[in-house]
Amino acid sequence: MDLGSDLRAKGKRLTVQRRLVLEAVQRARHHVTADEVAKRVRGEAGQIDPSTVYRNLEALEELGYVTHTHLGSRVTRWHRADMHQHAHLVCRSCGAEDEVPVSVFTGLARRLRTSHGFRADLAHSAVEGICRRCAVVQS
Amino acid sequence: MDLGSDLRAKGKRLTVQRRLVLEAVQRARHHVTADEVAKRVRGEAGQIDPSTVYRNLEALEELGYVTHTHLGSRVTRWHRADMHQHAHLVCRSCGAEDEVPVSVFTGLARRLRTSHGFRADLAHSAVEGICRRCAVVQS
DNA sequence: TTACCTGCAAACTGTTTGCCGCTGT
DNA sequence: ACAGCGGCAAACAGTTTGCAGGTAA
Repeated sequence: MDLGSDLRAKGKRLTVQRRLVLEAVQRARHHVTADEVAKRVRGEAGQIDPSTVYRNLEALEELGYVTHTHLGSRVTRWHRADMHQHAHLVCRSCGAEDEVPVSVFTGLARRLRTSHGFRADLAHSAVEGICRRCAVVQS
Repeated sequence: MDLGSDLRAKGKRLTVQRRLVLEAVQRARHHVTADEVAKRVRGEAGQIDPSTVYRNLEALEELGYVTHTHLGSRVTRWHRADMHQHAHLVCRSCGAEDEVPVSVFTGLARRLRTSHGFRADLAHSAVEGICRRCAVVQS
């Protein structure tokens, strides 16, 4: 199944903007904000409205092409869904982001599931803390 | 040391609003938003401006009386700092919040520290997922 | 042809900032 | 007296919404 068919199967359409938004997310090495997606699309095509970006990210998420994450506090970050799952470490001090394989979290996930019946999605939200470099500086 | 002295020691002052904001957070059983703090203060005193609430929460955090957390995506939630530490589980489906003792996370914290040099503050951000009740309904 | 989609402008939420008169110390 | 503080209004970022004309199928 390609993007066009997947969209049509849900009564949606394949537009230029939609394709460009998906490509922008797929080409990004890491997580991108809606605003960054807009900039990337504008870099190679004409203009694109922020609202169009948001609407398309939502549509593509519904189809399972992209997912979003909340790193830090404010902004939503998007990334392709067909990557190996990973969790995020965000440094409260310098803002640095690091990725760790979800395998590091499987023990915790299992524990939360058995003791609380909670299916944790540990790739979704970041773990805040102090990164190695900042810890050295501070102490 | 009481609030007044702590404040003065930092060149700050003890005002009615500041005391009311702190009391509102302290009396709250769980985490409250800045807006909820404002409502609580208004309930027992006259008006208070949102900006005053934000500025006071920040001041009180600096003094170590309160801390904040990011549950879910958007809003900042505040709570008293002198509680037992706990982490948060937030259900993506129904929004329910649950608290778990940080002890559940110590294994993970140790692992992140030794393998990545990362000092995780697992009480700071919530773990998203699906709670027991919603998991049953969905499947 | 007819939904769906886009761009535009306006609204919205949560939060921050500048200013000026007021108040704790 | 005077630095810090409060209220007010305005600005802010990120995101959502309503609408009218455009376009995929």
